[in-house]
Amino acid sequence: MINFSTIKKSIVTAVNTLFEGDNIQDLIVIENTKKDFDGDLTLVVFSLLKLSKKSPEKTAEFIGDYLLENENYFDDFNVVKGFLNLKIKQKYWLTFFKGWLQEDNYGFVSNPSGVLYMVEYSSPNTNKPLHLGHLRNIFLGDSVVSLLKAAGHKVVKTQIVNDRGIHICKSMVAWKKFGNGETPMSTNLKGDHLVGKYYVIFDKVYKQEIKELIDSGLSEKDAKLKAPILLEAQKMLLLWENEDPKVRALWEKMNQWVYSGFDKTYKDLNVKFDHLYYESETYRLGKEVVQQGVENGIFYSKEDGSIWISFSDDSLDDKLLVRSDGTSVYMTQDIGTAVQRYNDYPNLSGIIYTVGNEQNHHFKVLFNILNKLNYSWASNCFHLSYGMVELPEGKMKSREGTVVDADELLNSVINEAKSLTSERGFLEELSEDEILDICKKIGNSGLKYFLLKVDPKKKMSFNPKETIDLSGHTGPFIQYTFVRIMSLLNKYEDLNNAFSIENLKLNPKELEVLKCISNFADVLAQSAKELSPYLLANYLYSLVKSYNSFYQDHPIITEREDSLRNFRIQMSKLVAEIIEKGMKILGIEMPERM
RNA sequence: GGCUCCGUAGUUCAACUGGAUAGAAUAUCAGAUUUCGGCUCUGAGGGUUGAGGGUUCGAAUCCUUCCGGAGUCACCA
Repeated sequence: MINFSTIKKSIVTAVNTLFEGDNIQDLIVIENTKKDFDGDLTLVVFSLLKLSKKSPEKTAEFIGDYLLENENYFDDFNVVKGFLNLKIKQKYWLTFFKGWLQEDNYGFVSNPSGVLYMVEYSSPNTNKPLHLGHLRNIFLGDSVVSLLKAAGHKVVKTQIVNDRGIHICKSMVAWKKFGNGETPMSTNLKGDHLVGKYYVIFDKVYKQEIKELIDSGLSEKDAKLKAPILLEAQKMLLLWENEDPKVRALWEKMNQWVYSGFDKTYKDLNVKFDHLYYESETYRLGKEVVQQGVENGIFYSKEDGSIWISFSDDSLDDKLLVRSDGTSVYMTQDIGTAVQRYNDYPNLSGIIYTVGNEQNHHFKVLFNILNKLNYSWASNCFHLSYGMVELPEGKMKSREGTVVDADELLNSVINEAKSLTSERGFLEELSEDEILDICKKIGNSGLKYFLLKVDPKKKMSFNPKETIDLSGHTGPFIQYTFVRIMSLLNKYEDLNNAFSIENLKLNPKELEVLKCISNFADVLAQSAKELSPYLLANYLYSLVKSYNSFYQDHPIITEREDSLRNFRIQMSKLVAEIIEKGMKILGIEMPERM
């Protein structure tokens, strides 16, 4: 079957025939022609000048003439500076199009790759509710999973529940001291929010105590170490690791509150995990591995009993692995978790850690340690690092109350969707539940698309005073186009009637849509390869734009000429299909109406 | 202070990884479509890509020096 790569190959062959030299194919750059120029494919000839020994223009014309004469694919070409713009015959565009229609799942990899990945994401601390930053993480991780699946891989979705550590003890201490037995039931608060409240209270008291100690003559540094409430939290952590029954009972109770709170949010976001790991269960394995490492001389211990690793050969500082009181740190449990994962899934081709870029250093050290421990899989661990979401005044800080709460934000976009849909009035005869369901899809889409359209590596900013846009370059805009196409197709019965390749005369806008469609498979593959959903998100928007532009100018089901109408209907159908499947990868569902 | 990353229309983001005249959205202004769903479409204005220097056919992208910002360097997670 003829497709793009056939055509690209023909160009490569031509260049190879025309010039002599080694590795000519490495010099060949073929791109999609930019919109402002006439053509479909562009060959950049600058790199070939040394071989052709001619000016850029002459080289381009030389190749163009040859292609026109010897290959059947091209109508015409033009040369601008060193760019050879080739125009593919319309007949071939239609041939491609027929090919796409025949594929079951155009753009997706149908043969399983046999590769299994684990993707870790979300992984919040269990001492406070989720905020906007977590949402970026969750959406990113979730869509990366779908992208990998679309590329034919298998994936285990996981999160590590950070359910132990000093931060949990802080909420516990504060609740014990000031909580008066409050529960989510008694306060009518979501569990994660209730626990978060006590985390904030802890911090307030802690700061107050520091202030008092400083006033009584202590240095700031000492005051921070000796504040009574902090000592209490530290004592509680020790009790916890020694499995003190009372502390464990309280810990389990409060964790349960948080989990049920998280569950509700996850449900609203339509996020599920295949396998959960709890730090409270993996930190022991971490300690064992570290002990083993000491015996094997990979780590060393100090006189006070603490255990360290030294990176004298690298530029990294020595890193603590177990505290002098025997309790484990973040790194210990991460080592244990990684080992546990490969015990559970020996065939993993890699673990992808979706964690913010503030932890770049942590993961560099972690992977380095795993490497030193001689795990063969250490080099397959990958930190999918993403930038922070910043507010106009800077970073979000949960202790200072400048966070954008996930639940609140989700609610506000859904409300925004409600007011939009009621203005429009297309949903009037639906029940309230149905309307709510649609508004959830729209609101979700606004929020998810907003966070996913940005390159994850970069930090992004969000102004809480402005609501999230639902028109323009947004998820709902894409949904709207989909809904409109569906409404159109529902009015027409024969969706699969034939059209003739020979007699059709495509207009520029139709051609533009076809070109856009042709890129889908490449974009999907690249998004998966680079773990970058934003490429797909931006692509879908450009597809929708070119389709809308076509839609504005040309009738579809009211077109009189049969062949043309059938073509347009099937093109619309394929566009809708790509939108739906593409958005699904981003975790965004299409409403039937809106 | 050391190391890492970032700086693009007023604002939020792109730019096919070194390619053509740096593009979208938003906001503002001007228009189109009385008919398949007006959340659509077409235009206008808006830029010394933080600044300077270098590399080359060609730089937002690579190198270098400044300026500005963020992160990290914890017996926090």
